[in-house]
Amino acid sequence: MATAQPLRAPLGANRENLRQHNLSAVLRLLHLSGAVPRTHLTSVTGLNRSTISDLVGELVALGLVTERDAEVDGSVGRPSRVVEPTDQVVAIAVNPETDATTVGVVSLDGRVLVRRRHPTRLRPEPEHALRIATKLISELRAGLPSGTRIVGVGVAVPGMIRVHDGVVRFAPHLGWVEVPLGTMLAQQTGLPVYVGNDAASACTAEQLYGAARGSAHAVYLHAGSGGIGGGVVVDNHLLRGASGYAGELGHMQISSSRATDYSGIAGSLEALVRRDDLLEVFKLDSATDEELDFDIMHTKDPRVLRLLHRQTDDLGRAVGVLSTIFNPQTVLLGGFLTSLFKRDAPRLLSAVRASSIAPASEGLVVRGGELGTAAVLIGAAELAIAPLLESPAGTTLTPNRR
Amino acid sequence: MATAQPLRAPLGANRENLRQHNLSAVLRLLHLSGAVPRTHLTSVTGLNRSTISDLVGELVALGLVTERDAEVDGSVGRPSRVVEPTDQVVAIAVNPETDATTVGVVSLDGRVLVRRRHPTRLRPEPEHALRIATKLISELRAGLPSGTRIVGVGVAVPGMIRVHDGVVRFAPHLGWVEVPLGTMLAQQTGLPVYVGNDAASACTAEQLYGAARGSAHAVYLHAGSGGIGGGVVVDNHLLRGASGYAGELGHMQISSSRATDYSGIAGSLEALVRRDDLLEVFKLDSATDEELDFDIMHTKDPRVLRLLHRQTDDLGRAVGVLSTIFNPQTVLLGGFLTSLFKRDAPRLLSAVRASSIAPASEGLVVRGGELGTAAVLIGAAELAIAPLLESPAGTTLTPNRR
DNA sequence: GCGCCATTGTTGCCGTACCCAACAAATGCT
DNA sequence: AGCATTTGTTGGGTACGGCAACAATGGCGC
Repeated sequence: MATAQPLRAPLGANRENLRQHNLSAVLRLLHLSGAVPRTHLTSVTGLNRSTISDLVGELVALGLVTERDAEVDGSVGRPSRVVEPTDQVVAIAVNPETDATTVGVVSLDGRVLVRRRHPTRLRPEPEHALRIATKLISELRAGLPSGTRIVGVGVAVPGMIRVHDGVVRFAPHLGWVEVPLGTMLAQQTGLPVYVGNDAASACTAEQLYGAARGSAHAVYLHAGSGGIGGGVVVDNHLLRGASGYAGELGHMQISSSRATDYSGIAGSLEALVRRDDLLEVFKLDSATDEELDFDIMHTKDPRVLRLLHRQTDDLGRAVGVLSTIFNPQTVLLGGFLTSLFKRDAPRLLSAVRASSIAPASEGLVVRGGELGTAAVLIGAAELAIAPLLESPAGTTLTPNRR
Repeated sequence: MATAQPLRAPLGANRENLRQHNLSAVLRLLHLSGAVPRTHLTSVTGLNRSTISDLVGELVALGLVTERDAEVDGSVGRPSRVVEPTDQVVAIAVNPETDATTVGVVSLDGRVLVRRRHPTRLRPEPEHALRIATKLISELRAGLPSGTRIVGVGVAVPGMIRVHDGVVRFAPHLGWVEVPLGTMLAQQTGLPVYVGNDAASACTAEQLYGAARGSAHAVYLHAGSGGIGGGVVVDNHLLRGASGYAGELGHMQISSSRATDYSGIAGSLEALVRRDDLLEVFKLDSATDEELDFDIMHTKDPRVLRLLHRQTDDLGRAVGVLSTIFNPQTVLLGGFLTSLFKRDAPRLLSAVRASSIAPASEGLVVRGGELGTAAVLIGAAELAIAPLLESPAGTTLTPNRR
């Protein structure tokens, strides 16, 4: 387990902090934008050409980025060299779910390089999921090019995570309680492990690379087989709260209904907008999101339509309340929530307006996610990449044993 | 009106930024703690003695702080000189309400030095409130010691404010719609004016100096004659949202009730937990919070108790939902909400638990505010002080004309 | 292909903001 | 009074970003 972070960051800044800040700013830009000409770095950072040269030089020396000549683009003047994060440094992402555990290798600029998915029986025990993850990780590590270094492992879990020590406090759909997943996986792999919530991770990914890119304030709702998860970005930072449990939007109570969710909360979003209810009216045992989407978009059964209407209204209420609370630029919907939105956007939006103060929803954009299932992996990797971005020169990377 | 802020802050930092950051860090500490020995500044900032000496010297030269010898305290060694913000630099706070307009002078360390309250007929027109504010401001300015300089005017309004230009979009209880209050008051006073929400301002004040001091994550709910306002602090920063309308917690929908608030939202906290309903069962036309508190604490009328129970339950629902969303350390209650809490804390807390996920509420502290009516003024002043804290050397202060 | 223009990268020097160490100053304690 | 302890001050050192001159690289007109 890696926890890092000093007890109390000193408020003052010295030259070292300055350097670190600038290294961090450059690496962050590359993290976000991938390959970028040096000129772009100078204009965005506001730093001098010579300073950028020096900073990039240091990042190259650290083995974090590479430089190459730009393709000919027809512009006048000496072409600016292109800087990009190297694929020699990667993060490993893990995502245990009710029906499968997935492991991926993610590059510094947020591309999923490899992915392996291992289906399981429903609700795997923690030890089972851990074995699968460990096995997949070592298989993937064996396949990495030589010289690759690993920043760490990010784990995205559908549950409530105490972030500072990586303990899964409660993952209702997996049936996990107080599982010290971070420590366990760190022991198995010998890598630093960071654990976070799955929807919050996906939210981060969509805000960095996906449909909420550029929105400093965004709200994310995702409905999967395990219920509804959420994430919030405030001022470009993921909302964590005092202990890391913030953003559990599926469990927000929005009505006086008696129906309860897996956490025992009545009238919550997750209790009202249920995938299983849809499967039932469609008389399906299980379905992929694509199959469910097709059925939702094409059904004319009045009984189904009534359910869709109610779910759309309830979803709209939640989005409205969240708009009143957060005044976001963008609300992203994932999983079958996207289908509800596509099926009857006007209905959803009018429910949003009825449940929110007008100014907060007037500029609001509601849309579906873009990254699909990659979002969770990218966001999980982000957990492990974040410390490196914070302190590019002060982070030790683990050389990959083959 | 003062808007300032560059279009896009450059990501890089140079020596100037470094100096500014450190000046800012020192001034912020004094802002928060008032008089403080230099030693404390060195230990908290982590900067060198000589650097602190230099920084304090610059702040003294800027006329923002003063130094004096410490009182004898019996400790060994050379006594450290005490640094404190000067009362020669102040902010003016304005708070228009339905029944009065209040103006105050607030010091850099958050003390209300003078306060004047002018009662009005209900729902004053914007022009009326503006005239009162202008008059009170010039009276207070005439009473300031010579040499005093003013950072600006902060206005806390019970309504939705577009922060970047100080327009009151909608203040339901005042009946104001699209009032460019910032510009108007800036013209009248010749001072930079910053406008914000009243409850958000009070929230800021309580988080800096009051009952939520030290809580990096806090939620604030205040019930006054004008309804229920809210504020949220995330990671020591006030939640503003994309356009500044975030944190309108009174308008969050928490039940399926048909009762609507002044913004037309059904089942919102403000629609359900109404001061007027209490006045009615107590058969009162109006009452101060103190009088109402006495009645709430001592009533045995079963009809009243039923109402109190329902309001307590509804308040608890809201606090529970907010805990699930924000996972705060502290939830503060102001106005008669404090009385509901004091009257039956176990009931409130059990409602909170029923509406929140367990980990998010397990360490939660619910309590009343400490600053009372000063909170709004201190928070309003904070709006005007914030730019100075951000850039102590780069902010121009207005010398007070007498 | 050659000269000119535009733009970027490189290099050496400079200034500044912080650190450091030595010393001076101020207090308590014996 | 002298010592110990702590803090403020001062002069010099250093690292890091800015700057300006120059070199490098490509497009364009002829």
